[in-house]
Amino acid sequence: MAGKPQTQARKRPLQARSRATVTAIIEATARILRERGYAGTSTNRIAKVAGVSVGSLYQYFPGKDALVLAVADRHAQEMMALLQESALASAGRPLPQTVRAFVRAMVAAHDEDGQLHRALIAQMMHLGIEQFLEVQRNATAMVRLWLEAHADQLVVHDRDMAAWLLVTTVETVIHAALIEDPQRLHSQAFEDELVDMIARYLTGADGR
Amino acid sequence: MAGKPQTQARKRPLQARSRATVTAIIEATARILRERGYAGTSTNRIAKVAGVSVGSLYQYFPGKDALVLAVADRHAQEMMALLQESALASAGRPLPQTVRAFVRAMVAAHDEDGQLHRALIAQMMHLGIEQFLEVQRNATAMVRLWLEAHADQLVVHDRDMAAWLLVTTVETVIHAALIEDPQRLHSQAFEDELVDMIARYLTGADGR
DNA sequence: CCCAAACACGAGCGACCATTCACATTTCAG
DNA sequence: CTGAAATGTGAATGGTCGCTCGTGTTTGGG
Repeated sequence: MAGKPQTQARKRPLQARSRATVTAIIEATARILRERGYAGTSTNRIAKVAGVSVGSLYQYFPGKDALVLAVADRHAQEMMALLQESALASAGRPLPQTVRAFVRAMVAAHDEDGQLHRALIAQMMHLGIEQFLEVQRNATAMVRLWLEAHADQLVVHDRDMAAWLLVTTVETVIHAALIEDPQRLHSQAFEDELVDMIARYLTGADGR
Repeated sequence: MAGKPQTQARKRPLQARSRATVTAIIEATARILRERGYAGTSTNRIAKVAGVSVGSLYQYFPGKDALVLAVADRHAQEMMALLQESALASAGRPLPQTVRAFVRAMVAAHDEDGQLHRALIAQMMHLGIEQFLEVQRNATAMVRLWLEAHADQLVVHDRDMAAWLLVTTVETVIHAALIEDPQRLHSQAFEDELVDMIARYLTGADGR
């Protein structure tokens, strides 16, 4: 009987001092997650790296998982901001350019803090890191709307499935590249072939 | 300084009795991996489930990671067998049918023991489960050859990248579906859209 | 039948981990 | 200035884990 992990916040930092403590703890967690992965992350180590006592940690977080969640939350928000910014920038542009911009934005969003992202997605399978699924759901909804708006230029049959497939494909292919060989992310061939695949899927024509 | 985990075999089972012990241990490991994931898998628990003492376990395996590797090995071989069988079956068939057969074979290979596969891919990020990368490399090589052979019907620019992209896309999209909602794997729309995406990417034309 | 090798056993050791709690220090409203 | 609330401390507790080793049991060739 595995008890569900505690992930709800415990006490809120009120004074400036404690707010600094909390951010130090979250930053230390992110750093250890990057460097050692989830398994190598322990509350004692977090406290030590943050320059804080374990007791202080437990004042504000009910456990290890809550910390990972907090880090995931921050990271997910940063990613969403990047993606939305890019979406606005390419609004109204011709279709092939939009596809390319989308691919680039996704790559950039993952490249920003690839090490951390890698540690978090590995954990997403165990804890259900809801934040990431939400980023994905938001992205899918945006793509879904965009597909609707450009329906006249498109040849897809099932737009709901297509939106999910597009977002999932780009996301997971980037993950795979990140794990296998991060170098590949910045290869021109990688971007070109991915853009081609999506553009031809959507319109039947090249994306170049 | 994280010491590399021991993964090399320790002693070989010579008599029938010990061979039975070893398979019992591997099967117990697979079962616990399915039911509790990597984190919930401990050598003590494996021994208990296998109906064997911890000592016996350590006679044949140098540690937990070696066991996971052994399970991954068996699983990877089963997957490769399924994929190769399907590749032979669809040799010489027209292109759209081959694409569909490929997608179906990948889905089937992952559906065979989805729970176990899920636990293993989650771990692939921490240990570098070489077996899985090898399955993927083999599949990529096969696809690469196939692309070469059908180059006259295809419009891809970079065949190396295309082969990697195809295998990675199908593999990781299936993983995503497996995690988010296993039901989706058997949806007709899922298969159709995935086949369309690949077929149009390769030829510029529908896969139906 | 005999006995050395193969095999199996499981209590126990040391390491680490999450978490608590009794106590010390700092902050700030009144 | 004062004291109650907020914050910080870290030794200590109880648990789990990986793994070893002294010991007992089974096997099979001679």
